Amino acid sequence: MALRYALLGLLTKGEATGYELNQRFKETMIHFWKAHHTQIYRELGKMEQEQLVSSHVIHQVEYPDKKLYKLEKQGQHLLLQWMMNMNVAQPTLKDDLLLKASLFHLIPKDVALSYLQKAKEQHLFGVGLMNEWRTTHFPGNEFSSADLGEYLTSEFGRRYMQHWIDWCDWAMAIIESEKNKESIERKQE
Amino acid sequence: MALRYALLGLLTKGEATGYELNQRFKETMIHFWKAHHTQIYRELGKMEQEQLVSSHVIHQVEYPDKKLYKLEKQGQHLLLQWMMNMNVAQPTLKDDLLLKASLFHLIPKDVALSYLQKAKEQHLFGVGLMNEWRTTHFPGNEFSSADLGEYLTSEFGRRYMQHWIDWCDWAMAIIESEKNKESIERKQE
DNA sequence: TTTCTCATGTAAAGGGTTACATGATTTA
DNA sequence: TAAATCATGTAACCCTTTACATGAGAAA
Repeated sequence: MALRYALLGLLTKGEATGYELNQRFKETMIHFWKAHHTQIYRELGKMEQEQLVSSHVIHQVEYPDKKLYKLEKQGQHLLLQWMMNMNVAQPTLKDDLLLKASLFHLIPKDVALSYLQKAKEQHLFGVGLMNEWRTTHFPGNEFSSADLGEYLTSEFGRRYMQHWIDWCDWAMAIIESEKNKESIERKQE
Repeated sequence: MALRYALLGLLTKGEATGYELNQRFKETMIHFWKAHHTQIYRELGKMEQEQLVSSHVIHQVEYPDKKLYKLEKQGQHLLLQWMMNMNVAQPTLKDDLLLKASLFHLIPKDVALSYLQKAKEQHLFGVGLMNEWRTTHFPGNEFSSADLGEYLTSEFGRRYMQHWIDWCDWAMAIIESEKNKESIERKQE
């Protein structure tokens, strides 16, 4: 049900095609929501039937035709109602790496370490991208009032990735020290 | 597909009923995976058909009968294969509050602040519970080698909640300073 | 020559949530 | 008296993912 609020929310910033909404999703909502393009097109179709949004086709010569979606009054009303009602659904997270990490006792320590090293590198890369994105979008940490939300949640994303990096470092240190304990025990035998 | 690995993983620590697995899920995997009891029973049934696990019924007098599940060789093999193959699925996160936060420009600043205050309190409570849990399970930060994974991921959970608290504080400060700017602008008019 | 961008979608399968069902015992 | 604990599950629905389909132009 919440996918529609995400889409309505993006449409408050202006008309857009399904394609563009998919891109904006990837750019600004990646840190707390994911949606496939197939899902986006279907939800837009449903919302048009319910008259929350409307669309008109734009013919293009060199490219395929596109369908511009626009937020309608009913859609805006529904969105604001949701924003104001103070109910917050439980978050859901599914993280394969953490699931594997919870079972690290089943595999050799060096394999565990390489999982963590890889995860750390990916998040380091992510922080780099995010810092670039933020300096182009919010130079000098300045933001327009319409960008308040994006400013806040992109900082959440940046901090989340940093938290991952720090945890990976901590976890790798723990595993290294366990490795050392083992080798000392072997020597004492 | 990954739910079954989570269940197989829990079963490496000993035989358990669907009911117990649901509880262990809530206790130790809450920070990176969630599953309904209906889903757990269904998956256990499927895995029994595929001979990854086996079960036998225990009759009880005062309580309903229960079905104890046991990890079979094929299940253990499948789990280890998954642990060793180094492919990690993309994590998926759906967070209602962050979605709302990304749209904070649409609502009054005081409503936004109360969302953040509530979230902060919930995570403060969570950190408290987690600290208790860790001091009973890992007194003096000592853990047995079979608990390595749990030790690592519970620390992830603790840090994640702390990251939330810190972000809420930061975000509330930003919104407060925006409120101040507005009231100064009003005075100058 | 392969991949990427643009742009939209359908169909099928898989995974997750909600509602319902049972029923004794214990705790608030 | 209401709710929680113990214990299992089915059925229906909803949401998400994957595979497939089209087809031109541009960049690597």
